Amino acid sequence: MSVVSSPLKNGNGAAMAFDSNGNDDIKREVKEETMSDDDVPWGELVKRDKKDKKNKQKRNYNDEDGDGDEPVKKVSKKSSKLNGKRGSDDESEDDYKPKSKKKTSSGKKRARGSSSDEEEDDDEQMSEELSDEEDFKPQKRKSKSGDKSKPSTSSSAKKEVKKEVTKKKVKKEEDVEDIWEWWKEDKKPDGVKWNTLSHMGPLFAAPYLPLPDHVNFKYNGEVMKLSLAAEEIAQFYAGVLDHEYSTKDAFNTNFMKDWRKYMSTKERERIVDLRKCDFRQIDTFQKEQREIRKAMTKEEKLKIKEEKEGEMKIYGIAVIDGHRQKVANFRIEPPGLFRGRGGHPKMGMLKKRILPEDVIINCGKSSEIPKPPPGHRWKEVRHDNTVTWLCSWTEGVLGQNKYIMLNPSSKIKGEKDYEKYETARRLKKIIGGIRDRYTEDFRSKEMRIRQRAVALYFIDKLALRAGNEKDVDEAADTVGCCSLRVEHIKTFEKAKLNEGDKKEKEFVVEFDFPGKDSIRYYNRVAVEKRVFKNVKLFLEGKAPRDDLFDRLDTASLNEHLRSLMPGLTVKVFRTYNASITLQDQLIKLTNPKDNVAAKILAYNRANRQVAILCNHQRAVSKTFDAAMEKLEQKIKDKKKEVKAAEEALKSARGAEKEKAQKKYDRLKEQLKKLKISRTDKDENKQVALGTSKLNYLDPRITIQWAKKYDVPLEKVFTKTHREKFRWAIDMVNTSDEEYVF
DNA sequence: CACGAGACTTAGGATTGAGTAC
DNA sequence: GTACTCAATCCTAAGTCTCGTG
Repeated sequence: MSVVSSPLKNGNGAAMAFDSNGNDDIKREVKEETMSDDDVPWGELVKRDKKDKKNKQKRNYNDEDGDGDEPVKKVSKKSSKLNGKRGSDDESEDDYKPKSKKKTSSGKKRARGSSSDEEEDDDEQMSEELSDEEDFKPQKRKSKSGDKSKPSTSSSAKKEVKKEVTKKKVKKEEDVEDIWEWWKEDKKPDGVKWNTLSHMGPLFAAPYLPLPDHVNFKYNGEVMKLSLAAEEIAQFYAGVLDHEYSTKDAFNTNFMKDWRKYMSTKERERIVDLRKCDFRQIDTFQKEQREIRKAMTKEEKLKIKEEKEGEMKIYGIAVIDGHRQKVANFRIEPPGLFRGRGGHPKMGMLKKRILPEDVIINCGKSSEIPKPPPGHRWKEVRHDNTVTWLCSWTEGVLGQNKYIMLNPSSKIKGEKDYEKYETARRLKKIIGGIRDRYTEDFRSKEMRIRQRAVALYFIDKLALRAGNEKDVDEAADTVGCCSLRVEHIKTFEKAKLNEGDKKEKEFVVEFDFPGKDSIRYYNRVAVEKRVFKNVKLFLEGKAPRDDLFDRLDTASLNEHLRSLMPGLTVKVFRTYNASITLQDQLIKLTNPKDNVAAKILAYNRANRQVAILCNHQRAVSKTFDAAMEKLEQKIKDKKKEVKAAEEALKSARGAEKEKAQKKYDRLKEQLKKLKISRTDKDENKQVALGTSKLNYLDPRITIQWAKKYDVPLEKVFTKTHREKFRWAIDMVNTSDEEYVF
């Protein structure tokens, strides 16, 4: 864990002394060149003025408003009767022509201390925990506070047995998180995230291991021994040689610029052209190392595994309010090259090694402060119980904060997750009203309200993300709903939604934009006439790079939503629509008479609908075609078998006949299954089911489904899922009622 | 009251490792 | 046993949304 020897100090080490001297030429190059793949239409990096987002065009909509498909003044009557909620309808009369956005920002009241008052409970708990903390280390608080009225639903059965037998056995359990059935407890008042917190701090990246002497870097064909700092960074680049990154100008330019900062003066003089750098020996060496690792004996592998477990025991657990909880990312991110996605302007920049001096520790006031590695100290130690993180540092490339937080199985995450789904369920209750409302608002005389309504329609119907503004130099050009631009939208009075469609639909809007992670969102949808007219109106007279919703941003949209329901934000719609889709599809697709395999298929189908809705994509795997080929072959073979069986059946007589029939049916069934799995595989080619399962689908729907149809939960939930959703498993399984989202 | 910092959730790709085929 | 394959897990980037502040 010692970090001392790292050449990549980010502090004031000598290596740092050189800054960006003389690299201006390089910088300029980046700007001028198009640095991303040309095959991606939106990949072009036309520099946009950072500001142009902020002052959205203030246009005068006097004229435009008139040409909606009906006079707008009529609308005003309607809108005012709509409901009282929406503040001053009258004053907005003259609002007709949009003025610069006026925001009623002050949604300030915050839900802060508004809620419960379960203090006594917490107090009690706290005092208990305080004592816990003195020695943080192993101790048997296992069944603390007698909160287990029933045997825990622990994952390991052996555990339960042991528990009864003897307390000594607890030893084994000390390394693991304990089962905290927080959902049976009262909630803490808002704002306070914990009362006591202790942990062992982060685990730092292994120190740099220099290359052996026979592995050489070459410049311009000649061997060149690099300084330690330069060598380490050279290794990072060697690691990316097989990757597409190494072909991108932005990556290479950024890399070169940063690398040169860490070179010795001599190196910097000499190494000026990346194309003359030869990392191949390093690359080979790294690959060899990987092979060696793979080829290790069982014993060696076991040893490594045990070492890892050892680290996990120390750094992987935090004690929070007296409960042992898993930590998520206790390993500090090792140094490397920044792998920004899409056309990220900073890709290839150096991510420096993080030292204890960069790290802020957050822990309980009375808990033992984790020890920094010898010879080091923390940047800061604080005791902030309004946040959930244990450690934080500032990442160097984008200057953002990074955190070490608890595992999703922890109370602190689980409770939040539970709340998320409860909020989505509250939305379910009022979604009808909200839809009525935004449908009315399509006719509002106020441009910003119309835009808001149409945006909300898209968000609701298509599960789009909110689309916050982004800083052009700090991130790839991607958009969400509110930041859609004219160039991302096409309208068709009539069009086919898909290539193969027979019929054309009316009022089709086509979306084609890079979303989160630069994943393409492409979709054609038939929309309501009034939406269509509005979209055309919003597009009118604008340049391709202008905002579609020039009177709208996420803040005002969320503010509006909050007025409709506490806790309602844009992303709740995604959660709601994902979960309700799963529930509906499961009802539609599950056949109780099916066997387990078929039910699982139905589940995956339902899951897939959600993934498609949310546009969760994955890259087609390299082996996909080969795997498909194999499957096709299998199908062919099976078809032959079926045919043979069919022949046999024809010629069979008497008892033989029955047998032949059976065989034929069986083969036929197998063929059907193979075909299904082919369809399944094909449909899943580019669809990622995992993201929705982990983040959007109320786990109780799945658990209820498994319970109802006798599907073992582990067929649809991995161990990680079951840990994360322990609350949901318990809730559904201990209830007599069927869970309905 | 806009704006940036901060905190937390969501995301796809890379890596690992368990299961299966050979 | 070894090789291969794919699902599970790890990693960390990239979103969302809130809050404090000048």
